[in-house]
Amino acid sequence: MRTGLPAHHQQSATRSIGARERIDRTAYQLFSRHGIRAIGVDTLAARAGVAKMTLYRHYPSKDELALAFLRRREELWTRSWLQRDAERRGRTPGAKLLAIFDVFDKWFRRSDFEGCSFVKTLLEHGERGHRVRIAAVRHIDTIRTFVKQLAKEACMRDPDGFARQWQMLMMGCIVAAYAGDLDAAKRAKKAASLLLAAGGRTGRRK
Amino acid sequence: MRTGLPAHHQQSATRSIGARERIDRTAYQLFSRHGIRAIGVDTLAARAGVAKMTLYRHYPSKDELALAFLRRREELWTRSWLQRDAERRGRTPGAKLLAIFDVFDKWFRRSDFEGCSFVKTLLEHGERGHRVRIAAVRHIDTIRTFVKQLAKEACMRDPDGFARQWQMLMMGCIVAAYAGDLDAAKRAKKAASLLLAAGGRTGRRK
DNA sequence: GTTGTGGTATACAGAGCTGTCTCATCGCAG
DNA sequence: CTGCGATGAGACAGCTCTGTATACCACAAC
Repeated sequence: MRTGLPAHHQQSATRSIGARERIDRTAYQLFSRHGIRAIGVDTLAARAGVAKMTLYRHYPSKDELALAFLRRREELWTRSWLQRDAERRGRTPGAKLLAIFDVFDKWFRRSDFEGCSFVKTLLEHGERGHRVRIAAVRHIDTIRTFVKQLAKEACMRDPDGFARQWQMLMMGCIVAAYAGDLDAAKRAKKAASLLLAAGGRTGRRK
Repeated sequence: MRTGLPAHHQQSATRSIGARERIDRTAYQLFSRHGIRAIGVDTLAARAGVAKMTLYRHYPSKDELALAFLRRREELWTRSWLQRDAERRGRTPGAKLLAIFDVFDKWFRRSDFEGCSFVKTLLEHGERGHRVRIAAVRHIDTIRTFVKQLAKEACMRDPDGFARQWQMLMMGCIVAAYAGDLDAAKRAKKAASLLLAAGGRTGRRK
């Protein structure tokens, strides 16, 4: 009933990198684009060119796969992309902070703009104590830690409070872009520059 | 096999208000709390004390029910709660705008805080042309229209741009609260007051 | 009484979901 | 070559989902 290979096997290239990596890459593509809930394991295995059993041998459950996806998202999106690019674009800590929104601006204009996987996952998993939800919150915290570090370097008072405000703008503008506002990053940057100029000294503001 | 009423029929009170209203109220409760995707029609019909067929006689599909839910959410949440309370709390347009975050603050502290249904629905329905997604975006626009109106009354330049920035803070702080920051509204209010003080005159800001 | 109408109860179709099981097959090290 | 570990293919269990079909019931209008 079978002698050759399944139609969608991209033989050498994919075969050489191993099943595990193929699963991880496909999970990253599909989960980040469509969300975790929306993609079934059958779909995922098929798109990875992998048997379902192979998938379940590497990950004991879909939740475990989801957690691995979130870790990879932090690796590729948070660290290697957002953090890296922002720090490269800006010279001072303040400039690096503002550069986040320049990076976002390019992101929002990509045709495959997919929104923030951490927020998406957080809203998707409403159940309070769910491991995947908790992980999503932790990854959101990681991003804020990065912002907080820059805030410290910029000598802000109350770096934590500043970072939380900054992150609200970040998340808010991602959602706005997702809702169709292509200029969300530019607008957010203007608002953010006010925040930066105020030096986090917004305490006595009524 | 049956002579009385099903166990969970709260007889007089619910029977008198009719099946339609019972469906709508239950849909509001369950969809706003758990999201649309997470609640099946069987669950919903059972919780409403209604036969599934009755549900499908009033709404031809679950999508249609979802659209009705979003309309009700705008009625109850946007208009009768957020808009109403904010306008009551503030005397000047600027104060009304800031009061939004006071209203949020109380909301975030409720034990049944459920997040923004429009954003949740937007992220839940990734498919571009989906009617439910489009409706969610429209309801988000409605909120911004309200903000824009206050911005006009406060004589902001570029009320639209201002309203978009303001809404980013609103959505961002709701997500932050959802991720566990109970003081998100207070922080957002401080950031917002900067925006307000700048008078929307953030155009020439580098 | 007869006939609407709207609701109830229940079974069902057809699909998708997660997760398991079996067995054939392939690549490769010994 | 042989044996073994990893993988592939596919069936399957058991559940949930949306949506439909059928038959019964209560009650009101006429």
